[in-house]
Amino acid sequence: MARAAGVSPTTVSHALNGKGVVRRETVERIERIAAEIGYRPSAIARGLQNSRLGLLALVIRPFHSLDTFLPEGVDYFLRIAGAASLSAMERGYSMMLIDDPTRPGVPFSALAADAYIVTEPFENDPVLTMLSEQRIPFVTVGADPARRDLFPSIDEAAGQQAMTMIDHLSQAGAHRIALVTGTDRNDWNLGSRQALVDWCEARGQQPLVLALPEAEGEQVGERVIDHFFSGDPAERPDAVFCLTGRHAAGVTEAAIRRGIRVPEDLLVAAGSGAMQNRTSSPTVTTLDLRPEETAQLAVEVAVALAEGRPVQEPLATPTARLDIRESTTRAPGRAR
Amino acid sequence: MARAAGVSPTTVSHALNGKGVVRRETVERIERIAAEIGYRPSAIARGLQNSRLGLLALVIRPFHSLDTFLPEGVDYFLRIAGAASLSAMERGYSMMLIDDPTRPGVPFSALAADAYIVTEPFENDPVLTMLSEQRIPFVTVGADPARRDLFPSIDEAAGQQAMTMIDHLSQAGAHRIALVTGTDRNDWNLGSRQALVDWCEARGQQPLVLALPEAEGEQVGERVIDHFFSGDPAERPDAVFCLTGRHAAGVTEAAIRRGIRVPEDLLVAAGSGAMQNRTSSPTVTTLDLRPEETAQLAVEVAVALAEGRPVQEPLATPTARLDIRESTTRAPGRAR
DNA sequence: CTGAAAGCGCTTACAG
DNA sequence: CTGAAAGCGCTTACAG
Repeated sequence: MARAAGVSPTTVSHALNGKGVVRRETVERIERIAAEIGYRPSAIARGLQNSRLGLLALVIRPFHSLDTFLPEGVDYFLRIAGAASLSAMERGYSMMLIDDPTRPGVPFSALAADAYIVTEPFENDPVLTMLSEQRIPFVTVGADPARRDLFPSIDEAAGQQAMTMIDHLSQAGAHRIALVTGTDRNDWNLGSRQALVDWCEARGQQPLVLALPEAEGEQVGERVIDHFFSGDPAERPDAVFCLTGRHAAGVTEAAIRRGIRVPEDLLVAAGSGAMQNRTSSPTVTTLDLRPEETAQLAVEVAVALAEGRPVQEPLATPTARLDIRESTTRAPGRAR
Repeated sequence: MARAAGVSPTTVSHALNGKGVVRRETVERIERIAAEIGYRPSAIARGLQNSRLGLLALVIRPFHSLDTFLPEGVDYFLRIAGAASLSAMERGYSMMLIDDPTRPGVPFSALAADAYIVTEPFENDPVLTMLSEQRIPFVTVGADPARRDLFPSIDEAAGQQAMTMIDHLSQAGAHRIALVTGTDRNDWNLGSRQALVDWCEARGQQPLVLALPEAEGEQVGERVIDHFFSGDPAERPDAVFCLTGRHAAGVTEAAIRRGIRVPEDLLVAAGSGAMQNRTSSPTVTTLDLRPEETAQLAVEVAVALAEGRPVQEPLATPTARLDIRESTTRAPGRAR
C-alpha cells in the first residue's frame, strides 16, 4: 500500500487513522488509492499493538457434558449465544462461541479474545484456573462452587430460583417434593439441591434428591419414577421438580405410562424450559431463566473488564419468571 | 518467558512447538517454567506470521432487516449459528457471529477471520464486494441473485423448495395459490417468487404475489387478507403460501378472524417454520430447511477455502422436509 | 508535513 | 543443540 501511494507506511497509517498531521491532499490520495486496491489494514497486525482484537469469547461449559448447543427442544444455550453476540456487536465487539480453551490443539483464536464469558463453570473449573493464571479478564455466569468469591461472577441465585418453584409446588398442594438435578457440579445443580435440602430440613423431612446426567434428557423418566415410587409408599413424593425441561418431560411421560396422573397424583415442574414442556399433554410448568438479559449483562461486564474499567459488584441474573402450566394446576375440588 | 528460562525466544519457540532441535532437558525445563508462570504464546502474534487465526466468521445478512437473531419463535438463525459454531470447533476453528463487516467502526476482529460464511446475501451485496475485493475467502448460503456464478455459494434451490410446497398445496386441493415473500432482495425471496410465477404461467394464471417486510412478522396478516380478498371474488386464492413462518401465522389468525376457515376455505403454509406454527390452532404446514446440515456444509467449505484447498462445486443445501400439519389437511369429504 | 526507526510478540531460516 | 537476525503488517514516538 505504501509503495502504491509512493509514501511511507507511517504516512499511510496516519492518513487512514486520522492521526498525526498529514496534508489534506495526501490523505485524499491515499484514501483513493486504498479504495482502488481494496486495501484494509490487517486486523491482526493492529491487534498486536495493544493486544486487543475487539473480540469476546463465550464458553458454554455445559456443552462439555451435553455435546451440543441444541439438545432437542432446548433453546437456552442458543438464546444466550444469540443475545450475547448481539450485545457484543452493539458495543463494538465480536463474539466468538468456543468450546474449552484449555484443550490442547485449540485454534489460536480461542485464546485471542480480550475477555471471556464462562457460563455455568464447574467446581474448580480448569478454564477459570487457566484464565486467571494468564490474567485474562473473564466473568462467569453462575459462580465456580468451590471458588465463590474469587472471580467476578454473575450470581444465578440458583437457590432462590429453586425456592420460587418449591413455593409454587407447595402452594399447588405438594407436601413431599422430590428434586432431580443434573450431574454437572455447577452452581445451578448444587445450589438448587442445597435449597431443597434446607427446605426439607426445616420441615423435618428427609430430602428426596436424585442426580442424573443432563445429556440423557427425556430418557431418565422411567428411572426417576422407579427410584421414587418403588419403595415405601409413605415415602413417595407428590411433586417432582426437575432442573432441566427434558428431564421433566421424561418424568411426566413415564408417570402417565405407569398410571400416575399428572397433575392429579403428581405435580411436575422444570427449573428451565424446553419446547416440549409447552406442547406436551399435560403442559409442564417451568421457570424462564431469561437468558437474553443474562447474556446482555455478561457482555456488559466482559467489555468493562476488557477495557480495564471497574465492575460494579454484586452482579445477579434477572429473577426467573414462573410459567405455570397444567402439570401443577389441579382443578379445584379434583385434587386427590 | 525467554528471560525467565534463561534462553532465547527462539529456543522457547522451538521447545514449545516441538520444532527445530532442542535438548530434551531444555524442553522440559522450558515447559515447566511455562506452566509455572502460566505462559502462553500470544495468539495474535502467532496469527501475524501466516495471517491465520483459526477464526471463521458467520454473517447472517437477514439480520440487517430483522434486527435480531431471535424473532419470536424463529430459531432458524440460531440453529444455523449454533451448528456452525459446533462444526467449526470440530475442525479446529472458532466461529464468530458478526453483523456487517463493511460498516465503519467495526471491531478489528470482524475483519480478521480466515474465511467468511455469508447467509442470504442481498442482490449486489456490498459484503461480498468487499470480501472479494480484498481476496478474503468466503462462501455464501444462497447466491447473490445478481452475481449468481461469480462466487462460491451453496445453492438453496429456493425455486425447487418452493415447488415442493406448491405441489403439496396443489395436491391438497388448491387451485389458486398466492405467495407472500419478504422484501429482502435475496435468492430465497426472488427464487421462490420466480417459481410461483413460472408455475402460474404454465397454467395460464396471473400470479398472486405480495412482498412484505420480514420484520413485521404476524402483523402482516390483516394486510395479506385485505390484499387478496377484497377484490373480485373470482380472483381470490384458495391457498396462501408465506415464505416466513411468522407471516403464515399472522395470515392464519387474520383469516379466521375474518371468518375464512383454515383449512376448509383456505390452505395456509410456510416456507420456513416458526414455533408458533407447531402450536397454533390450526397448526401450520411448514418446510424444515434443515439449517444444521446447511451450516455444517458451509463450514466445511469455509475451512477448505481458508486452507487454500479446492472446493468441489456445485454445492447445495439439503432438500427441505415438508412438515404437513392441519392448515393444509382437509378432512376427506369436508373439503369445500 | 513526512519518514526512518523501534517495537508489538512471536516464528523461521540461518549461522554458529 | 542454541541463539542472533529478519520478518509477519502494522502503529507510535521522534527526528527532520
